[in-house]
Amino acid sequence: MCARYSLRPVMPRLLEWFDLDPETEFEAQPVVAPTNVVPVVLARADGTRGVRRFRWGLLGPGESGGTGHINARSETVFEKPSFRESAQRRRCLMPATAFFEWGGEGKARRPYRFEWSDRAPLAFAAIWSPPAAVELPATCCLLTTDPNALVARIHDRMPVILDRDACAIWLDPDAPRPLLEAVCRAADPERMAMAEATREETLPPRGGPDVQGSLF
DNA sequence: CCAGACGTTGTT
DNA sequence: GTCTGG
DNA sequence: CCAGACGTTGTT
DNA sequence: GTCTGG
Repeated sequence: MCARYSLRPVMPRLLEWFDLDPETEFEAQPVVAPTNVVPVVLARADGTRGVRRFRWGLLGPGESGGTGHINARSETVFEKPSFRESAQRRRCLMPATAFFEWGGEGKARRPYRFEWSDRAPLAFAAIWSPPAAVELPATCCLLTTDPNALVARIHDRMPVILDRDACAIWLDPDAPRPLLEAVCRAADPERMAMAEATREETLPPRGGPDVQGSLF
């Protein structure tokens, strides 16, 4: 499970990595928790990409409250009634710079940070759902898969992280389902770094996520 | 995932 | 302990 | 505790 | 992942 990630200021590298217009407005959000509104990347009708702000926590049709689903199993996302329509028609990417998993038991339990060794941006495979009312944000959730050898030291699941080619496939509305399922695999552990994280870097700031966003 | 708040009964 | 919000 | 299902609308 | 039933 992944219930906390980080989106640090790495512009314009991130805009370039995601093939976004250099003028795109994009907020950093060093600590992202469920229910926070986060930037997501999706494909426009003309094939170009844009950024929108969705609430992390997928709500079903008509639902307007609660946490919602923050993760969906990639192995079953095209089958489960709660997810399949979004998986088929509403795929998106959730940009990040790191994600966190907790390991240990009791008092020794602590967060670990995972990121690319070269600090490249992470692209989580994600799906989204339209809002129950026009004034509400759409909601999204990220897909999970079995962990690679590095993450497996800490946890039994990890986010699906896509490389640039896989991102293009994931955002292609016409991509065949077997191909979509094929890109949902664990990232190469040789390219990833794991480090003990501080409690502070996983604590959402008081006052809500809006106060931490820095525009640049 | 963590952090924080928590009900009622009824008084060391 | 359990629930809720972030 | 584990095992199993997982909403609703409405029909490719 | 989460909830419910047994």
